[in-house]
Amino acid sequence: MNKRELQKQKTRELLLKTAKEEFIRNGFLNTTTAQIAQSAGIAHGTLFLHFNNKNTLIVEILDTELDLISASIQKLVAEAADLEEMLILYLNMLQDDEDLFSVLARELPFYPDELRRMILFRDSFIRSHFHKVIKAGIKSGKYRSINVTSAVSWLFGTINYYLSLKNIFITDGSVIEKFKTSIVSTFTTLITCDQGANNE
Amino acid sequence: MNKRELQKQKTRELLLKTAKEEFIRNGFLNTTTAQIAQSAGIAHGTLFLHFNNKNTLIVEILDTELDLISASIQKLVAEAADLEEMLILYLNMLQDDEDLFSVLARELPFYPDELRRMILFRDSFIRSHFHKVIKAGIKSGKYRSINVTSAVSWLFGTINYYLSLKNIFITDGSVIEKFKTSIVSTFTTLITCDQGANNE
Amino acid sequence: MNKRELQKQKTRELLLKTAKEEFIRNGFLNTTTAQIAQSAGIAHGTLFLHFNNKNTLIVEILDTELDLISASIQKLVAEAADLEEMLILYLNMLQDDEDLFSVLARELPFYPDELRRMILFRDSFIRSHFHKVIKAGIKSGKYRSINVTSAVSWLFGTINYYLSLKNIFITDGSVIEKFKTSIVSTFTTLITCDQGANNE
Amino acid sequence: MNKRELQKQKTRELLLKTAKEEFIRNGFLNTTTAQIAQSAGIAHGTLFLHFNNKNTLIVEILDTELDLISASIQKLVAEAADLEEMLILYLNMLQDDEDLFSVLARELPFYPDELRRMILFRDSFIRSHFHKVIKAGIKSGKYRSINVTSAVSWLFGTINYYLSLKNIFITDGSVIEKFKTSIVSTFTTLITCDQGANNE
DNA sequence: TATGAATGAGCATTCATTCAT
DNA sequence: GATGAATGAATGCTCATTCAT
Repeated sequence: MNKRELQKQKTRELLLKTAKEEFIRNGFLNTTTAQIAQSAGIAHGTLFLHFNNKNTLIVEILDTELDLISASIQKLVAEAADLEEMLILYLNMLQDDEDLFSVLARELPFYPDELRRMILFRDSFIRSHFHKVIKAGIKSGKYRSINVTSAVSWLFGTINYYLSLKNIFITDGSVIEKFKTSIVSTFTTLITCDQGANNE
Repeated sequence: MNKRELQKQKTRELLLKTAKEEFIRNGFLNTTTAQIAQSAGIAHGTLFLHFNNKNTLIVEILDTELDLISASIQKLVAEAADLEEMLILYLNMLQDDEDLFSVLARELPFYPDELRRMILFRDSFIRSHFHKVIKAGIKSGKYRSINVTSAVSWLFGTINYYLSLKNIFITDGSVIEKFKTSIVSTFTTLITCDQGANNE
Repeated sequence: MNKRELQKQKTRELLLKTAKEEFIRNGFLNTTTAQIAQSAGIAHGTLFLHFNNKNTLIVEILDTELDLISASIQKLVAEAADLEEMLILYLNMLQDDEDLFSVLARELPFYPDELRRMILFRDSFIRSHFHKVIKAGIKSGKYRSINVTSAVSWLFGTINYYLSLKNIFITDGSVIEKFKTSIVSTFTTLITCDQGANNE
Repeated sequence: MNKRELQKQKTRELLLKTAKEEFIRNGFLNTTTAQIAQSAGIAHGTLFLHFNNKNTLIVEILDTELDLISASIQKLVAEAADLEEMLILYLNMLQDDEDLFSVLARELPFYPDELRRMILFRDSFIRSHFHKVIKAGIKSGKYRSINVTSAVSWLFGTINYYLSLKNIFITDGSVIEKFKTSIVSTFTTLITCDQGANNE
């Protein structure tokens, strides 16, 4: 790679990094190409030299970002002992990058097909782990015999719901923080056998 | 009603019908008032004679739907119908206008603050019906003693989740149709006391 | 005059009265024909039956209004003993109808020629009285020998200035009230011979 | 400055020049941004590349004028020139752009709050120069001990009065020209101690 | 390769006036 | 004579994309 190509590569990476920051702050739909270019300190036109259009940009940015998320999730799955702990760890991870996850939850339906598929694929990975743990719990008599797929959909649907409407539920701070306890306790309550039944 | 009032009523209804079609086709955010007027074959300015602004247009469309749903559910509540019946009715009504509700679920986070508040306010009426019935069921020992607000949030969060990602879950037909049975059975299972516990 | 003509006359007068009220409240430029019609409780279109256009309306309204003002001024002139008292009375009169005079001061340059001439004619009437009194005062050695026309222009220019920028100087209450003392004392000071000179 | 910066500068100046012409011809309120762009032969959107909004356009035009005036007056103040000289200079400069200042005087009460504030803020700089000189003159016994703020308000109120009613006072030529002598002599007379008083 | 000035279609809303009823 | 529904031109501003430098 000669000097010129090297420079081009550098500019490209700068753009990706800056765009990601802006994307997390305001969402991609509400970020203008001019804004990204300015934040990166490069000319507006240069952006279109590296990416054909705004859409291409978002696909490439999130591609990288999603890899990082995948890694976090994998680590989480490896560390967690039981369902409750796993759920707490998962919620903590979401909370750590809540702004990003909130944007994703909100904007997902508007992303280009390819990108949406990628995001949902990552989602399904962590989902499957919850699925496994619950299934095992049912077998061992710890959990009530419910439809596991539905239960998991419920969990993720609800989390997604809170994330996407974050601005409505809170004005400042973290939605996950606010509802974490409620989510965890409600989900475990719903999934766990009644006390009376267990005592016998 | 004389000829003129009739004509006005007709224009108004034509506008509502056309607007709903356009909203379903392109979403509320990507539909322009000029587009609606043109599709309806009336002057652009005339639209604002019938509706103060673009926002009230969608609020009125939604009001019609939600009033119907609310009334039907209220009737069931009065007849002491059970939760399952209510939930099925609600899902059926959502399914009847699934395309519209899907657009709303997707776009809600991007609506102007005031519009979002109005839509959520209307939504909360229906929510309150479910809240009441579950609360009564807990009191009578029929349902497990869970946090009612959380449970309802879960129900609506999940439905919202399916609606907003409709395009991903299915390519053709109705998401509600597809997941209705699962939603109903899971929710009732989760909320109902375990058989073993009751028998003791 | 038959019944129909009577009715027409009545509607016409109602329109004039209502328009005047709206005019005082918001200025004519910021009053819409629809607003006037609604306030009067008649149909929007009816307004154009009585007045060819918005401009005609304002001319006719102010014509009547200005007659009332003229009468007030004439009374004031007859009652006042000396310059200071006359000025105070004049300012009091302005204060009593400050909203109207404020609108006139602001909008005058935008009125149709004919109307502007009428308003300025009334203005010149009260002006001439101040002129006379000052001139007499100079002759009698009470006032400094200044250019009377200029002095009067100064007085009216300043008052006009305060009235037209009323919204800037105060947010609530009366500008005239606020600056009355200052206007009177400054004007009399400026016009009256220095103490030193008099004492000698 | 390279070719591009030169071109940008040229476009900017063309816009300012064109806008000023249009503002003088039709007033600021009745000039549209599209009109200015078309007159200048550039794209409508380009206007907003150079000026954030319509308001800043007039503020910048005015800034150029007022800076010139303020600088000239400041120079006179530094040279210990007297009030009369300053006033004449000021009036001459107003006369040079009388058409623009006339529009401003007339329309000011109808400008949006923020714009009005900005214009008045700039105006107050020039006012403060006069204030200072008069205050100094009073201290040195040259001027009568009057309320300085009121006196300055009087001066500017009167000038504003002539400017805003320019069309009424004259049909052709300059109002300032016509009343300059009168304004200057009256103001100095009013402000200066009586001869008799000083001589004693 | 990089720049950034220029483009121009797009949008919600207002309001004096008209005209069929 | 009165009505009021309908008209449609007009307006400030945004932003992805292009292209001359």
